[in-house]
Amino acid sequence: MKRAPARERLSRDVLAASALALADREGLEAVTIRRLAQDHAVTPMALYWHFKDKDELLDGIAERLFAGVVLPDITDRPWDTDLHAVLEAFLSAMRPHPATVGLVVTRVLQSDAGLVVAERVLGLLRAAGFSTEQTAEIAGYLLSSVVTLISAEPGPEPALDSAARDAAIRGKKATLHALSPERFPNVVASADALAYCANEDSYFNRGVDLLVQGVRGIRST
Amino acid sequence: MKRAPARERLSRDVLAASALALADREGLEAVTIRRLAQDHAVTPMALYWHFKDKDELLDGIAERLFAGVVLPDITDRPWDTDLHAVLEAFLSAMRPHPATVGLVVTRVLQSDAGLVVAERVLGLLRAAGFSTEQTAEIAGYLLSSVVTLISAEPGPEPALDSAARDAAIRGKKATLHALSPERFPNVVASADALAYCANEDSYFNRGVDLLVQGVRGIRST
DNA sequence: ACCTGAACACCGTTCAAGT
DNA sequence: ACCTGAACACCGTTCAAGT
Repeated sequence: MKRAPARERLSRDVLAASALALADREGLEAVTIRRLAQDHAVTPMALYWHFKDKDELLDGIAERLFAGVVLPDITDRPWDTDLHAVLEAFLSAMRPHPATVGLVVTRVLQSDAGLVVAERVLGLLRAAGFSTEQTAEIAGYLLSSVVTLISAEPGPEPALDSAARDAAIRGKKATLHALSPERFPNVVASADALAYCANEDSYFNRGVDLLVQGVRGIRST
Repeated sequence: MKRAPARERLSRDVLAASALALADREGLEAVTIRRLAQDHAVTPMALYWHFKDKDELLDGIAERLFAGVVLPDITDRPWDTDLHAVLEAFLSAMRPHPATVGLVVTRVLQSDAGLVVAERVLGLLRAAGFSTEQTAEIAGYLLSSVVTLISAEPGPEPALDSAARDAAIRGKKATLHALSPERFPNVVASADALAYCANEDSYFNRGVDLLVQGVRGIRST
């Protein structure tokens, strides 16, 4: 239960940063106006000077997530290679923050750093030949899907100590294996992989691949 | 503010159903133990007889969503045609309930109806030649992505009266058009489509297509 | 088996006031 | 400009008790 230095000067940035750190440690439910105030040895109402309401605090967290994206350079390779690289860059920035990743979906176009990412994806899709409408729909969907990749990863959510995690995984496996093999043969066959993702990197690679290949696929339709 | 008949007999099913209806009308934040109790003219604590805690109530909502999926018959057409049909069926069941759709992602394997859907998707992927591990990862991801398609649809969330919706859309468009065309040329070019989805059906079709094509793509890698 | 009453430990937020 | 104090209207949940 490490807390921020007792009397660091407050500001949007400092507060958003420590809110993000708190979410990473204890989950998004732990991020509370009152808790955050307490961690900074200040009254809850003090935060309302820096944020209009809690939603603005969450905006601040999302902004930091977007700011963590380091976009790869644009190359002269085919558009889908570049698209893959951008999505991977986005994924890498989000992966360390599974608890808060859901915040970004609705906020891409509301933060400057988010707009930069969106602009890049839109540009690549335009280069691939999609219309402005298609481009808009696909770009938003791609970014959201990368987020989904993270939040849908099999296995219990982090922010648990590893002992509790292991127990949860074993329980999950047991439940799935106990299902009727007549009704759910494939669930039973895939039980272990459904309960826990053994190789995260290959899971994420496959996911990004699926998306990029999907875009290629609908382009030639 | 229509409420359930004053003294219908309480039960898990009745409560979950009216919780879902409430969420559809006023959003998931409106679904509260106390509010639900009030709508049924009963004490909040009465609900704890039927549900261990609020999470179980949400499980009940998710269960109803899965139960609404009408799976298409298995055909002798190629696996990807069938996969497309299953995803569409899933999508159709979820679309009427955008506010609650986020509940299903973590609950597919916890409800009987959810398992039936998962089993079907797993089966089709196995038929396509994927390993049990790949099948597990992809199946979960596909279902989550369909959910994402709904929650990432451009435009303000429903549960607003149409006047407020229109105003929100106009505001969004204005903000995007006001951006620097040097920094964000493609965002500005796609502004209208980013603010509002003009054709929902084609948006959803393209999304499901992208996923199925994506699966085809990574199969031949 | 099914529901109530009272209480507890939390939330976000407003408003007036202090320095 | 930045923060406090007191108060309000909410939450989920426990526990003992009623029928």
